[in-house]
Amino acid sequence: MSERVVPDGERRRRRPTKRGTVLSGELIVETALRLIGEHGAAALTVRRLGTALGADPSALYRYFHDTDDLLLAVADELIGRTLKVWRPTGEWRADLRSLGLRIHADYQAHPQAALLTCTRVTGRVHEMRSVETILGILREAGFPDAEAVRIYHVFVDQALSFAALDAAVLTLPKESRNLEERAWRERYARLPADTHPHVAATAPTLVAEMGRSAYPAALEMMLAAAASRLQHVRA
Amino acid sequence: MSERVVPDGERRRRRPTKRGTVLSGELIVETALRLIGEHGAAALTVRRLGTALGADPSALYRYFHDTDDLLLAVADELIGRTLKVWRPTGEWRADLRSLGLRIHADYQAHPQAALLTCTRVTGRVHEMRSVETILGILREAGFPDAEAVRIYHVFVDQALSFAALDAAVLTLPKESRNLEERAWRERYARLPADTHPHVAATAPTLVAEMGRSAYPAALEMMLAAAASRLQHVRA
DNA sequence: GCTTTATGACAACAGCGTTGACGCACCGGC
DNA sequence: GCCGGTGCGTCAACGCTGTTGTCATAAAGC
Repeated sequence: MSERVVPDGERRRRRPTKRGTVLSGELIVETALRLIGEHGAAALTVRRLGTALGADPSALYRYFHDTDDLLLAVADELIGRTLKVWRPTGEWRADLRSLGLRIHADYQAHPQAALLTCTRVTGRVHEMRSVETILGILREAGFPDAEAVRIYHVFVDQALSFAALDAAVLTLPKESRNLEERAWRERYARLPADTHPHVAATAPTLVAEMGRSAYPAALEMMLAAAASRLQHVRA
Repeated sequence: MSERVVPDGERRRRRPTKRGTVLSGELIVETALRLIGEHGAAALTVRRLGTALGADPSALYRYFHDTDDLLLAVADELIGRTLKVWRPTGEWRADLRSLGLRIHADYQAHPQAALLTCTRVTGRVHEMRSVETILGILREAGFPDAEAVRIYHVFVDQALSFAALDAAVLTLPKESRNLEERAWRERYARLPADTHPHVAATAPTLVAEMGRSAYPAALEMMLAAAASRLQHVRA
């Protein structure tokens, strides 16, 4: 087998499927995103994607080397959409906050793709533009280069890794997610005070807190630390 | 089917396998961890685990309801091993720092397992002890309950998510890791200053920074923010 | 030593990603 | 407007996965 996948630009014949649809990389990625959004992350399998497209599953392999390749394309589409919507205000702290929250939110809407993006460093156009953007925010805010670079690194990895963590929870089947919630509610809330005094003392707060993402709080702490560093630099 | 799994304590008959091994939940978890460490996370399947144990794969279902249940047990074992080594000093900031770095390091020593398990709430003994420990550090440091709980959440999720992120890089095949890193360096180093001025201005620093984990810096910023909150509370 | 029953073994099922072979129908050239 | 080469959709199959119903057997308790 020489090479099954034909690069997107060099495609010549557009042969319609038995059920009439005309395939394309774009259409496949869109359909994949739709499938994830409608029926959950677990619904994205090659076979189901094939039938959703009205094509034989194996036809997808004319467009992507394997599932991994396909999911990377989906992830890239996600990055593009995220950056497209975001608008800077000029105030560094507000901008980083809104960008971080937007990345986190967009990725959680498509958990499966989020998991892959964090694993792979793609180095595509959108990614490089985001690096430039974030670095620009920090340097123009007055951070020295070394500091700006370090804060950029923390910001990006924090956003991505939390997105992946929270997305991973969403990719779990419903049953185990329910199990987790119940684990917190029943197990932790009922720990005896003599063996686990701190858990017992804070149980209600703890259960409520663990039910949501820690990212907003983590982002806020990180921004606060950065602001404090900036004051230090300016003084 | 009433209930296939017998709780660990109530097990009475220890019938050896056809190939002579005597099964137990403990042995299964240990073997799972060994498998993951030796052959990667993808190598952990029920069937392979069965043959590694010298037993029929279906025998595992006498000990765990399903793969998910097994994975939770593996996760808890990892937490336990980490906590076993760590020693507190009594100074909250130093303790959280050392514990965070240790979690991060331990999980990176088992990258495959970290990826599989860092997102799960196990509700098992080791995990509950770790919650108690960290909450104790914060509350005894003087954080109010609500604050302690929130900081605990940020601390734990940040340690785990960064560990997973950094572990993911380690699990990539060597070839693609090298190729991607080099391509990445060359791309960023050669970005023209007119389109990407900020990247161009910081290129060397940027490349150096991106080569290592952002977790230590992230942890330090988080601790600084927490310390600042504590001062605020005490005043 | 007999009965009970826990538990390991076996076989089967549905679903998965992936690929080699095949042939239809589209395109460029005439 | 037809013809040939081939791009690409289809089919069938492979080997893998998790899981479960059924059965047999060895260990435990008497």
